[in-house]
Amino acid sequence: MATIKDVARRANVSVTTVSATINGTAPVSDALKARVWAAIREVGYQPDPIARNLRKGVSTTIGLIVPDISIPWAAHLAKSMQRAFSEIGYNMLFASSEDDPEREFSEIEVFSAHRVAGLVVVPTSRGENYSARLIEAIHVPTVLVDRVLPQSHFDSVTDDNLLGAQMIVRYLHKLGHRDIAFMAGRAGISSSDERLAGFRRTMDETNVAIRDELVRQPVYLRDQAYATVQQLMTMRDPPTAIVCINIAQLLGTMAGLGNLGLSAPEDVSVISFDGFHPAEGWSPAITSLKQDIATTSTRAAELLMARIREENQPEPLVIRVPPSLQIRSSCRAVE
Amino acid sequence: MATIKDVARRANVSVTTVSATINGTAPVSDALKARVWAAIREVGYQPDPIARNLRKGVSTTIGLIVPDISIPWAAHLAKSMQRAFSEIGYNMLFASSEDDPEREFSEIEVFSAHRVAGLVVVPTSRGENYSARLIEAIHVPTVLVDRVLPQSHFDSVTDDNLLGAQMIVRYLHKLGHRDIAFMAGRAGISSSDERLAGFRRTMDETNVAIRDELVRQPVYLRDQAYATVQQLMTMRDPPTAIVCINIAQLLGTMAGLGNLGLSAPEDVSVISFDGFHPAEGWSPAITSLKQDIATTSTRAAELLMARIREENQPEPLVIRVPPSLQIRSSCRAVE
DNA sequence: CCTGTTTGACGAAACGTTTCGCGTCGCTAT
DNA sequence: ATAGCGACGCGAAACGTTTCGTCAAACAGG
Repeated sequence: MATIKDVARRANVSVTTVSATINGTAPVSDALKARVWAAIREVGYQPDPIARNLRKGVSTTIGLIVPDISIPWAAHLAKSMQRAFSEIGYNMLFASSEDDPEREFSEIEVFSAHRVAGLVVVPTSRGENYSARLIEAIHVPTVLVDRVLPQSHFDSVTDDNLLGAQMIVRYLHKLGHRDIAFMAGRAGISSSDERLAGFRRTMDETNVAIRDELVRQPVYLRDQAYATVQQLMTMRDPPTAIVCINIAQLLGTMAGLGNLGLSAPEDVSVISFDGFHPAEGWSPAITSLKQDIATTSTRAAELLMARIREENQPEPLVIRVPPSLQIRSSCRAVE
Repeated sequence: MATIKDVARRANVSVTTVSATINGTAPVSDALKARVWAAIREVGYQPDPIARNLRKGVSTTIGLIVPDISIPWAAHLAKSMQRAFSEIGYNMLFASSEDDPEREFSEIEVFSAHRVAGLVVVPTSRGENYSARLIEAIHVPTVLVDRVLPQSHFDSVTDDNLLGAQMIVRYLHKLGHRDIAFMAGRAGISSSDERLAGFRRTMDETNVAIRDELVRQPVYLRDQAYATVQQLMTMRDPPTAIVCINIAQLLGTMAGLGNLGLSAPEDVSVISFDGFHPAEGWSPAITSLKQDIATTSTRAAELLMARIREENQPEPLVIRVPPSLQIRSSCRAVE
């Protein structure tokens, strides 16, 4: 590999001058600039990111930490993120926390040691003093995605869950549903909390009393949803509609219904917050909110880059990206 | 951050000795070793991976390049890979080639500049002289996944596609199917070529003549499959079974059938090589091969680490991981 | 004409490691 | 005894950059 020294020798200048022309950090006469650029091209010089990294104390790499990349939502996020950053010359270190805060903090530490320029984190939001631990662990520009923290210390981008819940409840209400079951996630995870809060609020607004026994929490993994839906549907007075919060729940719900010999929308309407599931060609096609991942990624990248570049740090921002309701065939009207 | 110098000062030894105790690269007396380790703990020293990287010329990072992380198969691969490598202290740079060889080569270059210890690549396998270009571009231990190259210069891990095709054809044959449609991918992509070859071979073995008009190639994207399946099913003498090679095809096929008002398995049996799709709870539940991604990742990681560590480089190995047939309800017996 | 400022270029230090080569010590074999 | 050798430990160079401080020349204002 050609080094900066080779360029200097070739252009008959000092390495300082070469560095200055490349980075524009110091004035260089046009004549020399031309010679240097020519020399760079001739020897095929590419700056060594590692050496630069060591000297400057910061790299041109972004760290991405998600709970589980095999969740379609996260995979799409990773794809959009990687594209957004690679366009501006950054590359991406990647890790899964597997929803384990210890792993998460350990990955944060590793990434920090590698001097990432910034971090994109879908926080696990678990464990004691999580927020404080996170603040203490992170000393890099960071943007949180999907799950936000109370009185966040970090920039965040997340779905507009209150709006989403409103769309879902109003839609079901319009179809005549009153006995609506809601599968919430773990309490303390903002996306779940917000969706549940939005559900409650909109139910209130539409003057429908919530039947507490239909609100199940926490239902996080597929198997829990599988069990829960069967409990729900074997009640004396089962719900006419079920709201799922994410794809794991949706998969479990559908399997559970199948196991009872029930199907949607004939026996019960099913609707989901998570739009990443089979649509056309399978039945039922699930009516669901579609997250706007492209926008989420773009906003997150923008926020992060602003943090990385800015000297004067503004207050942490929380951006909420509105979802859209995709009406398909898993919900039917009831009398 | 504590540096190695701080440790040296604290333990009252030279930095050389500290380095030697940490890396075991030179003999150090037990007394000193103890002092050094104590000092390390006391000052909370963590070696700087960047500096080490610069000096040694190689990092402890693996680069992963896949065509599209949002494909469930790739997402699961990324997850398994990341886990496998993080367990042995490696971390992972990640990029999508978006099935564009130029992007792919550019990412290879970037990763090389970052001095990755090794590369895991799902090659795009496109473009002129692809194989030669790849060999020229890569100067790092590398393992190819899913798609292998003719007379490979690299270690490779891939599904046992011949076996998979055999399982599929025999299963369909047992159900009485003779008019079997096959959607192949782009020619030149080993996974597609092998699956098609296996299909032909097993059809031969079972003494069924292949109807050429039922073998469609290339059908790569979802929309192509959507169109193709409709052509197939509106033929005078339509197939009784359709074999899909990947999930994009399967999604297109299902949507196309839906558009014709047809469904599986009533109107036609559908079977797929790609096991990452909805199963329970939706209908139809697709009978398909399940790829063994965990094994694939493990083997790939093993091969790569062997390359990274070994001085004496053995011949490139091609490992084929057998899939398993998951029989569900998308195929039915015919007369 | 002198002083002060700006422009352009450079040598050398610094970033935090690993590694090369050398020196010292104590031991063994002549 | 002494040469030779292995085990230990150390100083300094090296990895490829960026940046600090210095300096010469050119140019401005009085």
